[in-house]
Parts: sequence; structure tokens; C-alpha cells
Amino acid sequence: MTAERFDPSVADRRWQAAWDEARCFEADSNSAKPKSYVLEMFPYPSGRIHIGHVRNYTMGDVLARYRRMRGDEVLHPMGWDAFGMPAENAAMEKGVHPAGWTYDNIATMKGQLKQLGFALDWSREFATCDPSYYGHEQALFVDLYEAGLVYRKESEVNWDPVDMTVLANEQVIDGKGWRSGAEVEKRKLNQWFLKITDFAEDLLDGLDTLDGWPDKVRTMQTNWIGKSQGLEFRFVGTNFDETIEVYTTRPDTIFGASFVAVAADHPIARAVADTSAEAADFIALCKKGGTTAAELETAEKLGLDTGLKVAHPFTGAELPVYIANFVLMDYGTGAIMAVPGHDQRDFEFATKYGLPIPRVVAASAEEAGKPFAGEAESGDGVLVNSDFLSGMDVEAAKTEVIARAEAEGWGKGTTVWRLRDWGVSRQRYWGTPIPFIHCDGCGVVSVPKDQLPVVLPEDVDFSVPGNPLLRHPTWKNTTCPKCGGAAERETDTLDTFVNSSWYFLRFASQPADKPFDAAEVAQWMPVDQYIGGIEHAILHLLYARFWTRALARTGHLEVQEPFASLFTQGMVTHEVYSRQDGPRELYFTPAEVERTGNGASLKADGGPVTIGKVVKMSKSKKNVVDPEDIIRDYGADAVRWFMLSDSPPERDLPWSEAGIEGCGRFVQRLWRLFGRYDAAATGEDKALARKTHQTIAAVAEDIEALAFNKAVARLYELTSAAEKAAPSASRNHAIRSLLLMASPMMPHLAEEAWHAMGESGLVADAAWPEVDPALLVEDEVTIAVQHMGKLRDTLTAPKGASKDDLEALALASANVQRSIDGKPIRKVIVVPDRLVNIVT
RNA sequence: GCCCCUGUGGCGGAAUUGGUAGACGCGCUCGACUCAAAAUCGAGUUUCUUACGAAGUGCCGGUUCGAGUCCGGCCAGGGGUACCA
Repeated sequence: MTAERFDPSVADRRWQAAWDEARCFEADSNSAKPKSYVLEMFPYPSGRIHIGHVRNYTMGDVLARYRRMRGDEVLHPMGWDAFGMPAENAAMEKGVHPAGWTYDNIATMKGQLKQLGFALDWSREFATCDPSYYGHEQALFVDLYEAGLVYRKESEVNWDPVDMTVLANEQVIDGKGWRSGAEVEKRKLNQWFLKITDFAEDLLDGLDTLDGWPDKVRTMQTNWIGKSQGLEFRFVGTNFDETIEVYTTRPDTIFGASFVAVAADHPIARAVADTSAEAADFIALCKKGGTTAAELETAEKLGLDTGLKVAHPFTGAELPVYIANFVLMDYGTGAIMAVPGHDQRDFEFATKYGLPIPRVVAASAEEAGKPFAGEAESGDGVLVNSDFLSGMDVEAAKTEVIARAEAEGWGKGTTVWRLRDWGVSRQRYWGTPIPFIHCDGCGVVSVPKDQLPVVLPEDVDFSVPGNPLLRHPTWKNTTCPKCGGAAERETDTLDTFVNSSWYFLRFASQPADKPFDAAEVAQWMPVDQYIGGIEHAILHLLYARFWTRALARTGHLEVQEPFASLFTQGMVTHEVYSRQDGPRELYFTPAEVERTGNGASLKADGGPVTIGKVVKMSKSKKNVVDPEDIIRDYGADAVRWFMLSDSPPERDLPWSEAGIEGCGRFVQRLWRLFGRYDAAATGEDKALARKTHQTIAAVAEDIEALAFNKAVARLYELTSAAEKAAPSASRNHAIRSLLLMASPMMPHLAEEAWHAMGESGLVADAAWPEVDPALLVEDEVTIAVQHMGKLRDTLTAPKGASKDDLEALALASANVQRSIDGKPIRKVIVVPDRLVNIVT
């Protein structure tokens, strides 16, 4: 006899303990079975698990459990992306130590993940802030340095002149510092860089091999890497004694150039500023504001005429030289030839400063004089008003200009990449210390490997803004490993994206004395299925691909691509609640807010709060929901089922409470059905047997495609069919199959019912049900009958009926005849097993 | 600004990839059971129309015997934009 109701508050813990005890989910690196590495992006320990995590890890868990049922040795690990800014913010706001705050959060969140019953190999858990992890990272960083992949250069940061500290882009709001409210400036610092551009071509080519990745991610990375062919050439000064190197991707439009523009920190601009106060002021003005591309691109186009003139290489005409705030020193040569007719930024600039806007490309030669309709035309066409280029198409003209420039010796065709080297310096405490020492005599010296890890000091002060490592009284004082003299440690720490660029290798193998064992890593890599948010489509995934290649080049690895298949889940979204407090926006969690009609108020003080847009749940906006309450009320299986139902996993999921209750009811409904399993029942139910086998095949296909919402719908259908069926051997088979198919999704219920059915062992170790291919095909099909493409009737026909038979059946329909109304039939289209369309 | 994605009933979505639009679930309505409620079970649920039927997949246009699906042009929302993770 089984209990009336399934009680998750007892069953969840019972089976979680049973899995732990049996060590079901610990991966064996020496197994003879086929390997399967299933990985979800590890979480930042922000405090508590949120719904987005639950969705992500439930998907991975279903796949991991399914692959185990299919006989694979599965590696499904979990750990913590534990360095980052929120820990320092907590230290400043609450006076807690970043380490204590982080490890407390990890303990809480690990407990929450355990409550969800995930099939994780906890024996491999680590946090990136463990010195045993970041110490190995320091060693790898030194290896990359020795391979010439690490260097230092000056680079701009967001500088808060009041707090005297570097701000993250996120901390710059409308050009002002988030705490001080001061206007942010760009400031140059000497920083550490990784030579990702060395691998630009390879990272681009590698995308073609990643068949298991979504096309949209490959497209985004392709555009990000941004390979472009163009022309680099010199303009010669006519009233000054220098040349200006420019780069353009549109050499075909060279006859449309009406001015030249240089970046504010271009050497020409600086030289002009030396003698012109006006230019110096303008350059200072360009320093205002933050460093993000979005900010630079949308800022008002500003320029200053330097008075310098250069000669057009073909016409000899004099063009003015401007300093412009929209030209970037980092891209190309830091100077451009501006063609206002065919580049929108140049168009806006020329309009503002009254510069000519000639047309050199048109839809046809006849439209050579057509005026512009208020914006630049960057599309294809035929060259006009362009001397020897007139009449050519854009591609031919590009080739011709490059050929002439090279023949005449004033320019050359070049490839330029949008991708820039990866700046990894952070002027912060809670990150991996960069393992280098600055010595007055020896310069920059790496810390010898036997002195690693360089450990963060624990006694740090967060009462004032700025980098605590820089002002720590003793930490940076050390001796030079080369000369033994007094020297200082580097106080910058590494970007946290470095931590997440190799954690999947450490999960596969974690010896104490080195980052990983090459042979053991080779057992598991590449990751067979990587699952994470679409927001990581570019940065994290590109950095991890680069780091893997860099480790391959330095002899640590064989594999080039870390992630064979990628699935990008949609984000869980929720509206944002906030209130203005001076210069700062204060955010509130949905739990702190009372939603009333179309308004909202804060529970604590009853005052109104502003309802913002529905956006991805994030710690900084506090629009997060705590899953623990729902687990307590409905059990882990209902929550897991809810995460998989309805919304396609790649799509955003707007969070709502509605629906979870239905999932709780379905858990009980399944439990009742499982209770009706009757070992003594005999007899066959052909229709149910067919439905069962069709479902097994379809659910397997859906899970492999990560189409969980479709698998769920099919399980509902089979449940309904089995409920309506009379007891029989076929029904027993349906029930048993249903239990096994549901087990990756509702593992606790499945174990409990399996046990109640008298089965021995764990469902977690059971095999996926077999399919009888003979039962997959239907012998009758429904045919749609259309007249002029409109549905007039449906009819039933044997599968595989001939075209003539179907046509005859269709014409025999009274509905069809009425619709045709005696008109002559011109054509009949028959799609076998699907439809007949009659055209009159 | 630029790159990428998404848009289908009251809601989440399905549609064998050009072939019956709305599977399945949520919600709602009605009914059964009950003294009553919960739970459970059954029926209904795109819109308009008394009906025949017509319209309908963000908007406008195109290709096709046939378009949610393909093409062109828009609109709206979201993600990324190199120091949020």
C-alpha cells in the first residue's frame, strides 16, 4: 500500500541522503563507459540562489541524469565564481570582510542547491577565491607571461575625482560616480593585458567548427572579433611638416572624403595642444565622461578645427584636420578620412560643422546628383563623382583604390580587427593578486613558482574608497626575486573573467601541486554540453576560448575549443522596484514590496516605490525571487517541474507565482497514478502501448535537444492516457515508463514511487526505457482538404494512400463540392499523408 | 549609436521546418461529488456572427496552389557593448 499523498518534506531529504550515501554522482575518471561532461555556468555567490540559477541547474541536471540512464559516465560538477565587486560593496556597506561574506554566502547557497536534489559531484567543489585555486591561476599567468602573451600598457579607466578611485562601468550612472555623484573622467593607468589579438584569426576560424553552438552566438562573436579588410594610407600635410596615417574600411569612397579627424589623444592632437590653449581645452573636454562604447557612440559629436590641412592623395585638394571625440585611438590608427555622405557619424559631424557632404555612391549612375535624405547612405551601389572609379561597383572600387595606393606607394591594403587585447588589471582587493614584483633595478619580475600563491592579506580596511592593497601598510613590501633588494608587489588583481576561463579544467582534474593533470583533463574535455545565460554570449565565452588556446600554446592542453555544445538559456526576468535617494537609486526586492493594482509600495514604510521595466534578474537591481519559500511549500520536484514546463528554455521567462501550484498538483496526480501500478494485471492495450513507445522516443529526442517544455507536454499526454486506461500489462508498462521518464525531472517522487512499487536499487541508477520501433508508426492519418488554400474538410485515410485515391476521396466530400460550386478544376495538389488542395 | 535576439488566445506556449494555427499547461466558466468547503472528476474556453460563414500569428508590402514559417521595409521589447557577473 502507498500513502495517499506524496510528502516532499520527508521524501526530498530521504532520497538526497540516499544519493549522497551511494555516492551516485561522483564521476570516475577511470571509467570504461563513454564520458559525458555536463556543465552549467557556475554561480557568483551573491547571497542566495535565485530563480535563474534554479532554471539553469535544473536543465543541466535533467540532461546529466538522462545521460546516466543512457549509460554514460557523467561529470556534473559545481563550484563558485567567488571573486568580484559585490563582496567589496558589502564590506563597505556592512563592515563585513569580503572573505567571510563570500564563504557565508557559499554555505547558504550550497544548502539551497542541495535542497533541489541536483545530481552534482560535490567532491570536486571549489571556490575561485580559495588560494588553492587562484595560486594555480597565478602560475598559469606567469606561464603566459613567459610565452609573450602578457604585457603592460597605458589604458583608460573611469576615474572618480572625488572618491579618488577607479569605477566599473556599472558604477558610472549618466556620466557620474554612483557614490560621490561627481562627474567621471577618463584617466590613463599602466595596466596588464593579455594578447587575445594574437589568436584573432584562430578564434574566428574556430567558430566554423562549433556546430553545437547556436548560430546567433557565433554571429555575435564573429562581429565582435570584427575582421575587416581596408586601406591604411598617409595624408601629407600641406601647411605642416608631417603625415597622418589613417585607416578606412571604405577606400572606394575616397573621393567623398571632406575632412580628416584624429582622436583626442592622437600625437597630432597633443602636438597642437602644446601651442593652442583652445585645443588643450577641447582635449580636456573630451576626457569627460566614461569609457564605454555606448557612451562614446551616443555622445554628441564634437570637434575642433586644428587649422592643419592635408592633401587628398588623388585630387590634391586641401582637407581640414579636426580633433573629434568619436574617433577612437584604440581602433585602426586613431585617425580617419571622413566621408559624410556614406558614414552616419561623419554625416552628423559634417552637418554640425558645415562641412561638404559629397555623394560618391548612388543606386544608379543617373542618381549621381540625388540629395541625401537627412542621413548617410552606407549601402551598396555604383560609384559616382569619383574620377576613374565612376561606374564601378563598391567591391571593384575598393580593389582598384588599394591597388593604386600600393602602386603609388602611399598606402597598403591591411586587415584590421575590432577585437582589442584583454585588459585584466583591476584596482581592487577581492581578486587574484597579479603575481609580479616591481624592482627599481630589475624592473617587472614574476614571482617564482615556489613562492606561489601570492595570498591576499586579511587585515584590510574598507572605510575609505580605493584599493586596500595599495594602502595596506606592509603587504606590498617584499624583496626582488632577482637581486634580493627591496621591491614592491603589484597591487592590481586579475579580472574575474580570468577565474571563469579555466574552472572547467580544474573540475576535470585537481591535483594539489599543479593546476590540472593533462591526461585526466584529456579524459573529460571538451565539455559536451555547456549551459548558461545568453548574456555571456561574447565576453566569458570568448575569453574561455582564448585562455584554452593560450594553454594549448604553452603546452598545458591538447584541446583547442573548451565547449563542444553550448546552450544559451533565456533569462528569468522581473520588474524592478526603486526609489530615488539623492543622487542614488535605491532598489528593493519583490519580497519587500507590496503590489497594489497598478502601483506598488514598500512594506517597511508604506511609501510608494517606482515600478521599472521587466529586465533580467540581477543582484544590483534586486529584482530577484527566493526559491527557498517555494521549495518549502511545494517540494523540490514541483519547483523543478515548473522550471521545465511551458517556456522554451532558450526564451526569457517572466517570473510569476501562478503555475507553481498546478505543478504541485501534477506531482500528486502522478503519485496517484504510480499507486495504481498492479503487478498482477495482464492483457494488452494496443493504443496505450503505441502511445507509450511514441512518448519514450519523443521525450528522449526532446531532452537531447534540451526542449524540456515539449518533453513535459508529452508526459502530460501519456499521464492522461494512462489514467483513462483499464488495468493491463500495457498500462503497467506505461506507468513504469512514465516513472523512468519523469525521474530526471522529478527524481524524489520517482525514487519514492519506485521503492513503493517494490523495485530494488535507485532510479538514479536505472536505465532509460527501451523503444519498440514497430509501435511508433500509425496506420491511419488525417488528411486536410482545401479549396484555394482554405480548409473545407478533413478525412481519414490509410497511411501511404496513393495520390489518386486521396484526390478521389477529397472530391467526394460534400463540403468541398459546395465550395467548388461547379467551377472548373485547374489543378489538384496532393501532399501524401497530409493534404489535398483543389485549385479552380 | 552599433551587433544579436524576440513578438502567436486572458497568460506560458505548440505547430513534423512552406501544408488542418492555437497541442500541452495555467487561469477562468459551467457541471458532478459534498451538509459545506478543499481535493478530485467531467465539459467548455481566439474573435466576430442567430446561423451559413468570415477574420486572425506586432505593422505594411511581396513570393506561392498554400506563409506563424521565406523575402523587403517598419514598430515594440530584451541581451551585449570590452571594469556587473
